Amino acid sequence: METRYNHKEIESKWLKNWDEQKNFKPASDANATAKEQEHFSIVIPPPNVTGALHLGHALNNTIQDILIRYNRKLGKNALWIPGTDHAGIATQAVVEKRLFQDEKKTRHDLGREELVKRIWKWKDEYEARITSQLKLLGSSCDWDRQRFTLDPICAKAVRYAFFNLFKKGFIYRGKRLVNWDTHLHTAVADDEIYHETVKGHFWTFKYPLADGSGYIPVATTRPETILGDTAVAVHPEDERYKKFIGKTLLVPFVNREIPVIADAILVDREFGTGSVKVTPAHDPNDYATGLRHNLPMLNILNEDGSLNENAGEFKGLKGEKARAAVVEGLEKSGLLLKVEDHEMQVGKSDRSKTIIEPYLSDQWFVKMDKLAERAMQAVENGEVKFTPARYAKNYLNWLGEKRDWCISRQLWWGHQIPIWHVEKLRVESGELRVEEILKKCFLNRSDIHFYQAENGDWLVCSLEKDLREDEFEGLNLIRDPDVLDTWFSSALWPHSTMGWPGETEDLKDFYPTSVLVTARDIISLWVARMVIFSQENLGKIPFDNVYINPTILDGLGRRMSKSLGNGVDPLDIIEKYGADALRFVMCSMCTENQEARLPVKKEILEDGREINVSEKFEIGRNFGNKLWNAARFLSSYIVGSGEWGVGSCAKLEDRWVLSRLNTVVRQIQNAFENYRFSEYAAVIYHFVWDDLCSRYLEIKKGEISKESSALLSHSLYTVLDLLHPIMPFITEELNSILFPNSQRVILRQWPKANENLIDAEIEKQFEDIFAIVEVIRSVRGRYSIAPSQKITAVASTSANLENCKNMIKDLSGLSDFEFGENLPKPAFSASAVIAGGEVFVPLEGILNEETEIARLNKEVEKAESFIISLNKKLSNENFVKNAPAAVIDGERQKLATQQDIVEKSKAALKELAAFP
RNA sequence: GGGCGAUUAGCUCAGCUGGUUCAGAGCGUCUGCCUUACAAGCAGAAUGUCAGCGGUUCAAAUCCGUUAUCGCCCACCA
Repeated sequence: METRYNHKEIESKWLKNWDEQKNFKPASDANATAKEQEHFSIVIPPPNVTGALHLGHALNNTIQDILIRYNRKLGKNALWIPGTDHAGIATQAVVEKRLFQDEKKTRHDLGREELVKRIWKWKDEYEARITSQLKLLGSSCDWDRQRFTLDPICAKAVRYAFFNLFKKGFIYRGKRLVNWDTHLHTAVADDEIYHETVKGHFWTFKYPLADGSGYIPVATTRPETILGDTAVAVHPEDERYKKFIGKTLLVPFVNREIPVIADAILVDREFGTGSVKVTPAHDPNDYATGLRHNLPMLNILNEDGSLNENAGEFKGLKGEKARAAVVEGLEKSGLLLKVEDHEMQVGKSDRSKTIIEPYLSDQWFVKMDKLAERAMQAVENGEVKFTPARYAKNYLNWLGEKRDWCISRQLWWGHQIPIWHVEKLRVESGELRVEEILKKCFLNRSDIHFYQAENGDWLVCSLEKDLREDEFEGLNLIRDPDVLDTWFSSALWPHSTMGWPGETEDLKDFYPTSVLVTARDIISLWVARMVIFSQENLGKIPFDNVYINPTILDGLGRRMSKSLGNGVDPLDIIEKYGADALRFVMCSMCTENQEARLPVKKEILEDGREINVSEKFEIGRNFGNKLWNAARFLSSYIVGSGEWGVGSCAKLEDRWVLSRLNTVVRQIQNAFENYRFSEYAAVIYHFVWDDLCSRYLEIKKGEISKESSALLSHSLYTVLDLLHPIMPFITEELNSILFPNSQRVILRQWPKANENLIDAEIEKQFEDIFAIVEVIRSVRGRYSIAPSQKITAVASTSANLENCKNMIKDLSGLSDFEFGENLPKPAFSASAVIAGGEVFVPLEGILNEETEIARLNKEVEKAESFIISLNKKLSNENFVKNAPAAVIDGERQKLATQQDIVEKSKAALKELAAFP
């Protein structure tokens, strides 16, 4: 074995080996009886094929793999399904951007078919990359079950889900105000918008009365929308404007007549002029007002955001130009009253970074009220549990709004909506006739459903078959060109991946899944919708638990992003520190906190490439190396299989290490049960490093007896099991070296805590004795005595240390160690108080009185101030009366200990003073 | 505006049911060591108004209120 752990070869070796041995597959695939086992299943939050994985993915997938490996070792039938998401708008946007950069072409130059072909190519490339990254991380997914949200299996689920919702009336089509991306020409969701504060203006202008008798002053930040105004609203109680209510105004430039209306909801009397222009087709509040007052909704924009024919002379102008032209026009016609600077929020599209326009268009929606209600219940009644629990609120708040979900996107990349519009052109005699024809065609077909939309259009939904334009005589069927919001297929993910709507073995064996591991920013977008669709499609919840992993930020508390250049590439970290190191640090970062900071620094590689790294990963690498070297040392002493029977051990340290080991097993189990991953990492880290290496191994290494070998072997063997979920590669490798005849770690049984071996008394006793070692070491440190230089020590204590004498000698570098009750202090000794006694280290010729006096004084000072507070507490009648007896006893004991320290230290001080 | 969270050592963070883990870990710093598993290491050391204020309690880093600062989510800003 090399003196340093070299992760590279070992990682690729085990990746190959596990894969060849099919170790990532659930037990039930090979063995029918395994179906009876308790299942444990996870479906991966599918990474978007927009790009490579980042550190957030590394964290998310590390946690999933830890859970899968742990439960697999618990003997459960464990399945982790991997896959990727087509990510609709996001992927189309990156490919379109690339297309423009490389070829100066737009999607319209290519056409739908060719563009989609290009996106598939992109998808293939990135899916392969993501898969390879997941593998390098050590993710033990069943790769044979890998899915893609746009693959035929998922597509079938989408068709069935859509058809079902359509048939039940949960899906409707209507003209609604949506967020319109004028660059990508599609509706986008509220959450695909970010807001930017920009410096704009607040223009106040005259809205002239139609009868020429005056005007109402109105202020706006978006003067170009004047052209789409269909009313001006004032507050019904506003004395200034009351008289105008019901009168008619003329829209400047286009001279349309519009009413003055009274609306207490829209109008804030105190704000601006106290009068509001109403543009129902281009503002959400105005839209609502329009509905309240039954106002016309006048669309003044084209799909690309330019003004349309309704804008009259301004037709064709877009954005700032349109605004400037309108302002100029107002000024020229003497209508402009005032211009003020005004800061405002502008919504921009996540994908195109261009301004979002509220835009009235025909879209598809899912009616949310009933569906949301049921999904809320699943969390309220504890069927679905969130960890940390507070995130349930997030979920409930969002669902509580029950806003209908706009599921249509005017894109080319995605699941095309399985709806065919009935073109009326070939129909001879009106609406009734269409309905009759439809009924005639589809009467006995359970796979077709149709209805008439709000606008009178007939819509036909087909479950499986794509309908031809001339499929039925007398009908002309045109497929709806829209695709579904990417979250529609994501919402089906837990069951679509398992083959729903088929009644598959996987659904029987593994559904509902055990836990969903995800980030908090998609609780509403994704988690809630999965619950809804699962309940609707299967009548079951999709997962029992939701674990929300923290968000990784850089050292300054910022999100990692390409534009900031602060992102850490997991592959760089795997390359430099190893996957195990990366995983260990990811696991350590999973505390209850919602954020985890990772200080990032630049590093230039030998090949000149600059990468971002973080010192934090050294912890993981160093830990692996520590374990590696402990194993290397023990490799020649390993005896037996690593199992521990009921060996009798007389020695304190042996009983201690067994107790510690079993305590650790228990602690880790507890950590898993509560999703406390950082605690898991910390517990195993300190057991290996401090208990096993710094203490037990150091005690034993001088002379390793057969019995010790067996116990050391057992400890290490168990550590390999306990650490495997976090650091699978090194543990599997060490196991193959040290215990070549044992079953591989990935598969073998997780250790059980033997409660009989846990002995708090022994652990305490050991700590007391180890304190002697620490006291002597501290003296050595104080006088810079080289480890090679032997010294002697005396312990005045009633404890019988015969059993531990050699251990104390070895660990403290003593040539001689004497102990006994009331032993006198040797001359020129440094002294220190321990539990139930005192330790003396004779240092003739080395001892410095001043150093000792200073140290002892400090001890006394500390103890005395502690005594004051203890006395205060103990003399408090209420404390003695109310506190539990054990606590009072504890305080009394503390007091005695502190008094002992003071007494002994003072005696030592006195003596030092006597020997100048 | 509504909701959630954070503030503990120079840095990154633990600290769960209030008291026997109660002020901790890792990194960094300082001192001494290449002691035959490990210098990616060993031994020792220094460092804190637990954000401020108030309250509850016999007892508060921990519970409550409040202020400040920072962050996130949701809604909205003619």
